Amino acid sequence: MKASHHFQIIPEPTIRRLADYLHLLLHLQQEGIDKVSSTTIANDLNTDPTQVRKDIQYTSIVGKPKTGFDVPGLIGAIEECLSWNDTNAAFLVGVGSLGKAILGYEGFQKYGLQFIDAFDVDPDIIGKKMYGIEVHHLDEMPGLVNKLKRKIGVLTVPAESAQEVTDKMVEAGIRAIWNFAPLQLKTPEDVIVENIQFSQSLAVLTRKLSLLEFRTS
Amino acid sequence: MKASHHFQIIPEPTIRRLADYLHLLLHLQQEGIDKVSSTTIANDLNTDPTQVRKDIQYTSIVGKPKTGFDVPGLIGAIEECLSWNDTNAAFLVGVGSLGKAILGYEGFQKYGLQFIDAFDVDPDIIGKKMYGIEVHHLDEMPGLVNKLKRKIGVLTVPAESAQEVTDKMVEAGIRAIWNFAPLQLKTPEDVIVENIQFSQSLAVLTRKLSLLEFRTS
DNA sequence: TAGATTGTTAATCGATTAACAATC
DNA sequence: TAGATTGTTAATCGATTAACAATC
Repeated sequence: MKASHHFQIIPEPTIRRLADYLHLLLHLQQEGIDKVSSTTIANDLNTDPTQVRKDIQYTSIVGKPKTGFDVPGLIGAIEECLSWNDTNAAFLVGVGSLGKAILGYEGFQKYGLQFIDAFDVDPDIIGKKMYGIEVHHLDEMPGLVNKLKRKIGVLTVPAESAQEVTDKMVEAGIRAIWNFAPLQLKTPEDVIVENIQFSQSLAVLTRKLSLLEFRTS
Repeated sequence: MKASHHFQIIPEPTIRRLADYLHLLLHLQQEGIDKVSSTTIANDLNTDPTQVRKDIQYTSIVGKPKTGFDVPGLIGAIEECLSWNDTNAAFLVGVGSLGKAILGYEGFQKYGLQFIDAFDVDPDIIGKKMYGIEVHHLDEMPGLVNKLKRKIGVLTVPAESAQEVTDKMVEAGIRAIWNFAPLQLKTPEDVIVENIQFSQSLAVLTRKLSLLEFRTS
């Protein structure tokens, strides 16, 4: 298997930072810069050059002393690590305000994510198009999921119906769920779930703010 | 200082999990359950009982062998840890589709977050109300920020203007920024920034999916 | 009492950081 | 060449997990 080195284990913190590096690198590329040092990346992202180099090691890209790393090369390598080089077709379930915001966010195309279909149960929006994506009834999901090569579903339904909808997604053959509902989904082991928990992030913010206010009071 | 024990350092992973525990506990409370064991919590959240107990230690709540922990007591203690017991008044900058989704999400009230004002530069929406919150011109921000006791700003503007708007927020006296724009903001050290990076989360998802597909192919 | 569950210490694990030789 | 930057090993740090006595 030729490409097997792409499938070594990369620590999750590294994966997250690689996504950040990619943002910066795309920005540098736009400005016509094609060499970058670990120090430059570290300064911009408020981290450490050693960590940047360690992270980059996982991409198999090597730099040149005194020169740094090749920007286009690094972009390509990171995109490959994250599987963003190929388009990730996806569908979205739950066309509420958050669902609409996600469908309409052009930024996801940079991450190789492309929405094919959307699903809901509200008769008022079924059959309409949101940002060019047609909204189908949830019941049509099983038939339409098979169109997708890589079966990614984005879940933006209210917490109350999240588990029920998840079960339907799993049954329809979905392999990965990007979950925006504020609860832990129950799924078979071979289905990947990645949560966006706004509350976790807000908790960190408010806790830090209290500590800051305490220290400066 | 009586309350100083509330300001011990709590590891960030613990803070994030406490937010998850709180979700579950509120759910249990709704169902009239008022005692819970670390095992029950761990099972529901797919984690380890020992870790749950360790996390709970930071809240100063003690349990009873054979019985577990008192649900209302634990809820109160976690809310205090996260500073969610008091209302966190906040304002939002950037009333695009994501901004609207956040303003309209009732769930944030459970986290003590309440939006007071919103800001934008689009004349079409300035003066209008979104979910009961009035949208002002960005220039009015400095005067209105002073109304807030704890100065939290939620940033949902496009990446291109994010740094510029951040500078204005800092100048207006904001102490904490919840950043939804996909870049690292530059701020003074005493301003807290917490990022929601959708791309980081998606990176983890697509990477895991590739590994799974590789293993099962 | 017996058994389940807590609280806490010690061991393990993994990620970050420091140090420094190799390289351009 | 001198100096900056990479690549990599070793040390440190902190979080998770295991073990088990104390308690109800």
